[in-house]
Amino acid sequence: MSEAIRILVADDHNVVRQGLVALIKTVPDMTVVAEAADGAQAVELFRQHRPDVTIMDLRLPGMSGVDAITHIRRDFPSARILVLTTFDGDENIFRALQAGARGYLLKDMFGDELMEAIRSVHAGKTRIPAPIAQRLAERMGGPSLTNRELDVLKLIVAGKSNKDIGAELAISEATVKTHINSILSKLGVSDRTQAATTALQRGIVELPQ
Amino acid sequence: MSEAIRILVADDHNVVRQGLVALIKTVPDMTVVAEAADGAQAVELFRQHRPDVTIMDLRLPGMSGVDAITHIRRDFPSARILVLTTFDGDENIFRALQAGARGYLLKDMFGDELMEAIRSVHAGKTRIPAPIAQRLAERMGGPSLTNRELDVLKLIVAGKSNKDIGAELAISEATVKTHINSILSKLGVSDRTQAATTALQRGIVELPQ
DNA sequence: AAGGAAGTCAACCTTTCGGCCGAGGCGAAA
DNA sequence: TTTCGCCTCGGCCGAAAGGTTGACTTCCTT
Repeated sequence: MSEAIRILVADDHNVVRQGLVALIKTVPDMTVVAEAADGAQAVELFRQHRPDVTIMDLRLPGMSGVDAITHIRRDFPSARILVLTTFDGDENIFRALQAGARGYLLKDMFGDELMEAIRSVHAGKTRIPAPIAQRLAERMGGPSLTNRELDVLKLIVAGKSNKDIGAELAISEATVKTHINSILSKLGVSDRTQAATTALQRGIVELPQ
Repeated sequence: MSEAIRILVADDHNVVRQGLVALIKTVPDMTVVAEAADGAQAVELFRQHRPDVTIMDLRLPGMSGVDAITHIRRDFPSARILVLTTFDGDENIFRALQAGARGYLLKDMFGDELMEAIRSVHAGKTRIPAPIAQRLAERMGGPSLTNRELDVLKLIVAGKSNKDIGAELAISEATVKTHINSILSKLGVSDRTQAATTALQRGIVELPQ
C-alpha cells in the first residue's frame, strides 16, 4: 500500500474545519498535515508542508480563497486544490477554476463523496459535479463585466445613487448612467435593484460583513 | 460519572454535519443519537429520541431552523436547543431566541468552545456570546416591520417594480408606495436598493436559492 | 495602420421612484 | 366606546433612474 495522502485544510469556520479534520482522521490512508483559518495562512502552510491535496473554502478573511489558490499555483503549478464551499454562484465557480482549482464541491455532499473526490484529485483528475459544471456552462455563454462596470456595480450594491457613484469614481453622472446601462443589459435585468440582487446571487459581488 | 449527553445534530450540509458528529465522537461524555438534514426531519427525530441537547443550523431546506425550533418547543417546552450557524444578522438571532433557542453560536468558534456550550445548555444555562448579544440589543431598539411591509420588502428584493408589487399583492400602487415609505424609514435607508441590501445583511429576508 | 474594446461625456425624453399631504375602514386592546 | 395600529387609497410634486443616440479619447491587438 502506498503512503497516506497528505492534506491541508483551509476554512475559517473553526468548528467546521475541526470537524472536517476529525472526519478525515477516520480514513486510514489520509492525513491532515496542516490547518489554515485564512488565506495568507493557507499560502504559508502550503509552502511549508507541500500537501498532496488542499481543501479550501472560498470565503476566507483577508486574502480570499481565490487569491490564495492563485498565489499557491503561481509558486507550485502542480498544486492540487479542491474547493469545498457552500456558494454555487457561477462567478465563484468560474474564478476558482480559473485560478487553478482541480475540483469544486459543495458542502452538502457526503463525507465519502468528499474522500472519493480527494482521491480523484490526488490521482491527477478533476472533480466537478454535473450541476456545478452546468452553472459554469451558463456563465460561459454570457458577457462579462468590465472593471469599471464592476466598480459601479459594487457601489450600486452599497446603495449609492448615480450622483454619489460619479463623485466616488470621479466621473460624470452621464458616464455612470452609461456603465449602468451596460450592466443592466449584460446581467439581463431592468433596474439597479435587480442588478444588486442578481449580482449577489451569482457571486459577482459580496455583501459587506 | 453521570451518563453521556445525548445530542441531535441538524445541519443540511452533509459533510459539515458528519464532521461535527466526528468531532463530538472524540468527546467521551457526549453521544450523537440522531442526525437531521432538514427541519421536518429534525422535528421527527427529536420526537423519537428526545435528545438532551439539539444542535441546529438555521438554514435548512423545507422547514426552516426557526420553524423547527418552534415546533419542537411547542411539543417539548423543556427542549434545549443550541443554534450553530454562520449568520449573525440581528433578525436571525432574534427569531431563533424568540423561538426558544437556549444558545446562539457562530461556526467560527472552536470545537472545545462548542463542547463547553453544549454542557452549559445541558445544565440549563443559556449561551449567547457577547458580540451576539450586542447585535441582539441593537435590533431591540429599532422598530419592526409589519407583515404587509415584509411582503412588500420580499418583492423589492425579488426585483419587482411598484406596479408589479401592487399586482402581485392585489393592492394599488399607491398603497405599495405607502408601505415602501414605512419600510425605508424603519430600516433607516433612503431607497429600495438600500432596503434590499440591508434587509439581506440583517437577515430579514433571504436571497432565493 | 486599422480595428475594436473600453472609458469618457452630452443631450433628450419617458418612466419610475420617493416625499408629503390627507383620509377612510377595520380589528384589537384599553 | 374610544383609541391605536395596520392596511388601504388618492393626488401632487420634484428628483432620480432608465432608454436612446452620438461622439471623442486611449489603448491594445491585428
